[in-house]
Amino acid sequence: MSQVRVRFAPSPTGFFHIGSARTALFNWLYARHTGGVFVLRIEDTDAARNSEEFLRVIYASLTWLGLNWDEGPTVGVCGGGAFGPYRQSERAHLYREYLEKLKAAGRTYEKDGAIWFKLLGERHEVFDEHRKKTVVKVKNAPAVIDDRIRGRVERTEDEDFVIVRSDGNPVFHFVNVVDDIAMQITHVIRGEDHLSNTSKHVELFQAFGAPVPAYAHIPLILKQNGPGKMSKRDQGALIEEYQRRGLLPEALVNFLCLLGWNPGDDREKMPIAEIIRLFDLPGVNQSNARFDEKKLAHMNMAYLLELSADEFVRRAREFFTRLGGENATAKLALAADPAFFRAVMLLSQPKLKGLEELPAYTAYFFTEDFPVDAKAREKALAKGDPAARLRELTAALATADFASDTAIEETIKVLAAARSLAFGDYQPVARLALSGTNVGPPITGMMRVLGRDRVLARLGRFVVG
RNA sequence: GCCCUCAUCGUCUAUCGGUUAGGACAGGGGAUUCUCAAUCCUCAAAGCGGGGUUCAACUCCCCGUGGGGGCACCA
Repeated sequence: MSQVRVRFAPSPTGFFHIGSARTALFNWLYARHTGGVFVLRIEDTDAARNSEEFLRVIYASLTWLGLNWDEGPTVGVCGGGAFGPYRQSERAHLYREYLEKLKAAGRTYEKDGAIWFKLLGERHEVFDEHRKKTVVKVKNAPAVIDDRIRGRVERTEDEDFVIVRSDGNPVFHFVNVVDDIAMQITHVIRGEDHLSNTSKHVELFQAFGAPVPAYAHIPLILKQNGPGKMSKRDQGALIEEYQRRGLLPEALVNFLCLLGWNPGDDREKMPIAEIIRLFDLPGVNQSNARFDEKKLAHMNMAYLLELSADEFVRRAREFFTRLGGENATAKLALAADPAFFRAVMLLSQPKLKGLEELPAYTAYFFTEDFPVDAKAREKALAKGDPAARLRELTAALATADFASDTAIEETIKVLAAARSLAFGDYQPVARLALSGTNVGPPITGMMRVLGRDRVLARLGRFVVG
């Protein structure tokens, strides 16, 4: 069998969202699984709605997700190829050429200044309730699609449709098919919302005498609250939003793979190489899937937890850098001593659900001017004699060994034992004095990272009354 | 309204005629613990309805019902 060629063909008319990303992902997976070619084609035939900004977002999002394209617009290491240009706005000559073929074959006519594609078959008029007007339906030999995911899909009726607008610009159905022919696309993997278009496309392929590609219509992603499919305006829809929030792309990719596909067993978290090995079209589900941000968050945490120390620190720094001047903690963290920054990050890594928690979680490490949470204060000072505990702790830590968490823990335990108290009698007030909150990394690690001077200063400065 | 399509726990899903219907997320309980998480154990939770086919149907067929998509000089 000849080489698989698939394409992802977004139009830069809106922000890049999760459904598009998954379509791109499934195409990419299939190309990688089969050793085929992944083509990126920009469908920018609607001049009025296109924007360069949206185009940049497409490139940036695909790159961030790691969905490298073999052919397409050249961006970084991606792109190039022998079938270009890959933006439809630059392929007008080709569409004219193909239009002539259709005209020569007598398959077009003009109406209202636009050029229409003429279907073959028996015609009859019917009132369309949706459009509130009479339309001409064409009953022809059934267009049969042997869908790789859904099986046999048949459609017996269609309508003639516009292929070139009255302003001279060709329309989606037409350019989509022409480019698939010209770029020798073998498999069309797209959202189920295109299923009803497919008969039109099949008829165009046949009109050109071109081989019809294999189709695979993947189920849609439904919004998590309320009815309907996910759209650009829904919570959690935009890819760049995840990037901004510091979600790990590998977690998002893994999560997306599981929305409509599974390896056939219980495995969920898998390296992408393994997914590529196992992915295939017949394994894709037929039913729509509801987006679940909780599961995504869990996947993200799982990936975060297993990052190596170096990698975690690198990503944390990257995240803070992106926040830049907008965030006070980010500014201070980036300016901090790198070794200290690293220690703070590694202390926090096991406790986080996502990088976006980092600024709030680590703020007090980078400044002495941190707020004290009122509720936490009330809770921490409610029991026992916190003022006494604070004094005792300060005295004990003044001469303690700060080299390791266990050394600090030992010091506090010895102190507690001497007074028939427990570690837990010192922990709340110490945590409050050191961080201003009642949640955070282990107190001993916190002390070790802050160092004796800062710890003693904060404990000494803290006023219980 | 017409056309297409889908249907297992709240959610994502496994099962491809014979299982105590399995896993994951979320939820309840417990263990662990210096807080909060994480982790471990545990509980609760599903075959849309009705007809067939078959010795046997979650699984195959039909009809309902419900969900989703489409019905542009958008893509």
